[in-house]
Amino acid sequence: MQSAYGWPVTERRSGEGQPERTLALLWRNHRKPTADGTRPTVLRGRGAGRRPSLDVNGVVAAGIRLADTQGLAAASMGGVAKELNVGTMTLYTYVPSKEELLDLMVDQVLGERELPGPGAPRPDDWRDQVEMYSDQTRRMFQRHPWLSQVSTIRPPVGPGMLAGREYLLSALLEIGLTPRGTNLAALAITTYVDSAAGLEAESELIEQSTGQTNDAWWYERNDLWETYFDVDQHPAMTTIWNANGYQGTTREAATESYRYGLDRLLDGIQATVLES
Amino acid sequence: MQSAYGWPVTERRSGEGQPERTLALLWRNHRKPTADGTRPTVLRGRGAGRRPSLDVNGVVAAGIRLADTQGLAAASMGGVAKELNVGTMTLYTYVPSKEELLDLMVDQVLGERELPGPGAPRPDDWRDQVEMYSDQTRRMFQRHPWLSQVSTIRPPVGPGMLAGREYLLSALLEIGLTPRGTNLAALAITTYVDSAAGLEAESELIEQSTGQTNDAWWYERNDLWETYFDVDQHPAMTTIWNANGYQGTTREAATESYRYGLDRLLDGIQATVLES
DNA sequence: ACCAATTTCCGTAGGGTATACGAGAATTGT
DNA sequence: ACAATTCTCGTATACCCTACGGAAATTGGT
Repeated sequence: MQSAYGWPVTERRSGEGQPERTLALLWRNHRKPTADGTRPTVLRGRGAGRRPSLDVNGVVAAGIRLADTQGLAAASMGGVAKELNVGTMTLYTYVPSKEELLDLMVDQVLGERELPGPGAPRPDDWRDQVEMYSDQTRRMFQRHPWLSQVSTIRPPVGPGMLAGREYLLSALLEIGLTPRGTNLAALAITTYVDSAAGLEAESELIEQSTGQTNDAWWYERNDLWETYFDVDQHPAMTTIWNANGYQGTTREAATESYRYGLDRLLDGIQATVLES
Repeated sequence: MQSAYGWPVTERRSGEGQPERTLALLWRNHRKPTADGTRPTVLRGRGAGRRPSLDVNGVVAAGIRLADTQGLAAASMGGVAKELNVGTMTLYTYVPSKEELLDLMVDQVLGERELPGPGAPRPDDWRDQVEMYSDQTRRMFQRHPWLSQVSTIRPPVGPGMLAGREYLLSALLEIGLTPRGTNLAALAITTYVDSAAGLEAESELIEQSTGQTNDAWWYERNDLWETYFDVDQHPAMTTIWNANGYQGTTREAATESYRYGLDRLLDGIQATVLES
């Protein structure tokens, strides 16, 4: 009755009730060394039974590939199965549910950020270290814009997610905040970086999937200004408009505001240290 | 052939191609005064034809009610129709598609924030004004947690959305940034506030819909620390853990980090003004 | 060589979603 | 009474996830 990875086939349903299995999947490539120094490996296809034709990594990779090229909706169970030339239900041998598959996809791409681990060389200044986190995260969102559509409230607790948190915390630890302050600063930074980078990526995703630039989208709504916009009700917007405060493309504004906000946030964090 | 609001029944499909109709719906209650001072109203049920049994406001309100109480998924076309005791397809007389309905729902709740308009009394300090924006937005997310699941990249260009932008810009205008700088600061603030408030609300939403607190969720994953977590790979997390940097509930940490990040961001913005 | 045990593979069925189409019902003015 | 108009909504199509259960493949034991 023990199937791949040691779980009964009959209990393959939703991971909500089975955190252990989800963890085992997330950490499938990162087992800790045991007491005798060997890394335990989870073997498939040993013993009796039909040989598996796929493996988890392959399923996850196919999901990411589809989501990257055709959007998150294309990474449906049916879509992934077709991509791998198997029946839809075959996937459930490798992954308990769609939800788990998504978790695995997310942790995979989180882990692909090139962030130096403990002991590895890194920029001297803490701000440059945070900058590196921001850059890598931004690139991740650009490569995988579907990430912006995934809730991160209960993130996949896997190696990729933990590595990112570890790196950011280590960058902030050295500047002399309290332990709790370090944690707060890290949360504030990830909130800003993840959402701003996500918005930027989502913006490009929508431009590509609709074949219409955001500027064209706005232009289509020109009626707004002529027919509905009431200048008396919106003096500040009017002032900024007249002073060319909205110059440049939507994309340029997004990139510029991303930098601006991150710099101001780091300024504010830095100031709390200098005061003491 | 002219149906409600003056659009042919046969062209009731997706709003992507019909920005004019979407705008007309969004601004249905906010027509500008015309030259002769009267506000044009869009009348339904005048002339020949069967009397309408619903109106747009009612459909939107039903959608919001369902999403508030049973989650965004419950605000399906079928769900809203059942709530209103009509057939599913009847809704398409009032709203061109699910997408438009969602836009209308979003702009409605954006507009329910109590933000003083131009000329109305408001706090003296610009930071208190921004604070007010943050408070109102946070409450909005708490009342309507489903908002966090809606993309804001191409927002509904309606009265609610514009009123919020106008208020925030007016608060920032007085502190002496350049017009472009004002716009950048506003974008950075909305990025942070919207996403942090959204995360907070989403967190509570998930607790309620799953019946499991986030702390319980983490507790279920205790295996992580025993079985998979490698201290050598995560020294910073370990340090903060040992120094009790993670004390308190998940919710407390979220609330505290929200305040912390907003304050630091405003500190940073304020500093750019003082320098010059 | 055969068979039981084991595991993977996957077709079918059921319940969910949005919405195109077109027929029928209701109301007005002529 | 009847044409014109507008609203109502059943049906059909095409997706989605996944529970169930039986067929196929492979092993080790005899």
